[in-house]
Amino acid sequence: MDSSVSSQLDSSLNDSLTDGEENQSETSPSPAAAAQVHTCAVSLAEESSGVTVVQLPGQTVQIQGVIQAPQTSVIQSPQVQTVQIATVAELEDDESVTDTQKRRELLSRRPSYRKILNELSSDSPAVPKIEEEKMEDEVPVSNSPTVPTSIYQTSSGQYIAITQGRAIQLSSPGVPGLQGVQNLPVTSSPTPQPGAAVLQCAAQPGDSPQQLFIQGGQVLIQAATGDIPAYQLRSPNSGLAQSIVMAASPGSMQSPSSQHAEEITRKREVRLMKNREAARECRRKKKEYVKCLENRVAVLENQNKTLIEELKALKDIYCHKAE
DNA sequence: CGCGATTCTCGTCACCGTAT
DNA sequence: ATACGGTGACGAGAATCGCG
Repeated sequence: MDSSVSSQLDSSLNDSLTDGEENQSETSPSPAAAAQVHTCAVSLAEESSGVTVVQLPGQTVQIQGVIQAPQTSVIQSPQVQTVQIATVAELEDDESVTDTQKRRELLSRRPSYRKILNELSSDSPAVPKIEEEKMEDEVPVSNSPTVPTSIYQTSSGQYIAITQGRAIQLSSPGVPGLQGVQNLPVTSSPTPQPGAAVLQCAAQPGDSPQQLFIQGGQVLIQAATGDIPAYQLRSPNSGLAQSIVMAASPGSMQSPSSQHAEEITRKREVRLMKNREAARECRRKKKEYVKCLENRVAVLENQNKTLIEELKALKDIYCHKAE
């Protein structure tokens, strides 16, 4: 299914619904689509952005054009009129899109999950908003922004980024729980906390090593003397120092060309690291979004059921009166 | 238990929209 | 114009499932 099909369904839907008194619209539902009997006052309008506004009694539902597979639900009042409503549903496994290019074009036009969800939530307070960059599991760092200024790599593949705010970011690609970068708070405590690691560094040769304590961290980075700042990683438990790999270091004494190459490499590493994080975050939001959609489906199905029952009761009353 | 199929997860790339 | 973030697509590897 692609957008053309779904928009076609949408427009036929609009026709059938805005015509109001008209009888059945003949949009043929896909065989797989489950027909749902549904009777209620519904009005639909498709906005230019692909947002379909569904007016339910006492509720307005905005359905954004996500990956849409037209799942027709038939509003059907036996003997009176048959109206078909195409509702949207997430396109799942049965998607038969072979033209990836088309799909890509379609998908790339979608706004972000956060946007979609927030739009939804503005309509119905039941839908939780995706919070703006507020990671509850993230340890608060200092007030200053955490723009990485130096990135170092350990022999085990772990990345350490020391940011301008003197926060330390640990990126451990293989750790599932921490999922990559950890932001470690840097305290000014003169004594290390039990289990805390110590970061020592000498920004300039000859400087006395700076000690930074990392709460809950597992590393000790210690500056060495000499022109090139050297760092050691130590686990507080084992006390074993990992070998040192300097992916890039401030003030290294290399030729300009190799410096440039290193700069490029460093930039690439930073970009990849950020992108990795972004992908992680994106997936998290996507999951949240899908969960919300599923909740909405449940709610709407419930509503549907209630309305059907209500209609049935009203019909009964009407029939009795007519007799 | 072994093996193939399916699903899940993650990293990377490419692209787009937005901010500066 | 450029940098940057968000996100879909894609591929690889891990995990899980189902079957003989």
